[in-house]
Amino acid sequence: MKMTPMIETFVMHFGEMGSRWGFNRTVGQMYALLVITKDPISANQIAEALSISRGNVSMGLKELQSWQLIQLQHKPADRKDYFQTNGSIWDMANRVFEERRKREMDPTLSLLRDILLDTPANEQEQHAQDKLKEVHDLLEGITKWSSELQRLSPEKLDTLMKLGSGVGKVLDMKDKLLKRSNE
Amino acid sequence: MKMTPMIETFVMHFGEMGSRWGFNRTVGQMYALLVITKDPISANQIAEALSISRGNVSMGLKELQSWQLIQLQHKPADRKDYFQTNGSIWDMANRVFEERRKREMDPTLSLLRDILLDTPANEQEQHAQDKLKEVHDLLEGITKWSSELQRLSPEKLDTLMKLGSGVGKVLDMKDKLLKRSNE
DNA sequence: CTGAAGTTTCAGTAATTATTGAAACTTTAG
DNA sequence: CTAAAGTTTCAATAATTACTGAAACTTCAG
Repeated sequence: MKMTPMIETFVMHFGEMGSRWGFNRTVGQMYALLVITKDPISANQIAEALSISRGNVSMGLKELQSWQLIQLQHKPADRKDYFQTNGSIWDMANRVFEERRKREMDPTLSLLRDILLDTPANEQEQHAQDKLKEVHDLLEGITKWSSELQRLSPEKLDTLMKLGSGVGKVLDMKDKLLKRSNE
Repeated sequence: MKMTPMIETFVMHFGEMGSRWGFNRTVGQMYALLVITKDPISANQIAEALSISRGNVSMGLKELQSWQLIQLQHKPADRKDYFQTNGSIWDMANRVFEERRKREMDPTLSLLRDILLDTPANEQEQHAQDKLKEVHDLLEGITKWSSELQRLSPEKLDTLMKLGSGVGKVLDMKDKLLKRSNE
């Protein structure tokens, strides 16, 4: 597994971005390598290509599997494990969004729900609770909406994305349509 | 500035989540404190309430200002700087999305554009480029779409969010409407 | 059943990132 | 203009997070 300069550039960059995307550098590199490699590759090949320790690769693969971003493959007459990316690029994006929502929103949402059950002790706490309610509603809105979006078929999602600012127009049409059907 | 247990719980939690949201612990705590505090407060009050160093507060305030999440206020006959949160909760969410897009997508998008200009040297690189194109298109799609969404008025955004899975239905209606107007 | 090949775990260490606090700088009341 | 009050910077240090590599474990061909 030698990487061409082009591939190396991409893999290294993905590593650097990894931490911003919610996983660490080596996990990012590993995933990038799997994305651009056609055939399934073994943990040893990954370790060799990226010059990282075998143990680290094993940990990283476990994490990528838990995110359901990669899949285990077996070759006939070979008991080694081979890996390849799982699903389309769209699936990948969905998984990443989902996982990040779990880490970044769910814990806060749950804490806010608890706090909002308390009775405010004074004016200061009353004001604080009002603000917290706003934050709560925002997070809940985003959470619900994003899970609705994930439920849409890829085609509809694609339509929606391509619509861009046209979304505004469609919303206007919706109002007209509803009015018409009520008449 | 003493914090009640309720407020402290929230502030500390926001600190812990901070790193997942793109800023560090103390910046998260500071922002949380500013969100739930009604009147503008000074840097010293923040340092005292959170038991963090004055220098750290100064850095954090600078960062929050660069995100446009807080605003400087002056009190008459007082040359101290006071701070308070800037804009609605919605504005806050927009700023955070915007800032994260800059950090998390723009650099990758720009790298991918560059790589895609290269001529693939062999079959392996050809396959890699095909994959990179997919990633590029996805990121570009998300980027464009999210900036379109930000351009929508808060009311329309709200409608869109409340629509939830109804989005699918509206898309169907759109098709019908277009058909009808073509007839 | 044995051992060779492969995989996983984890304690120790390295690398990175956040925080402090003291010194330098800025502002303005008097 | 001076000095007191406030603010900012940044080198040193602490805290956190990632990575290595050796040892323990697992699997299966022969």
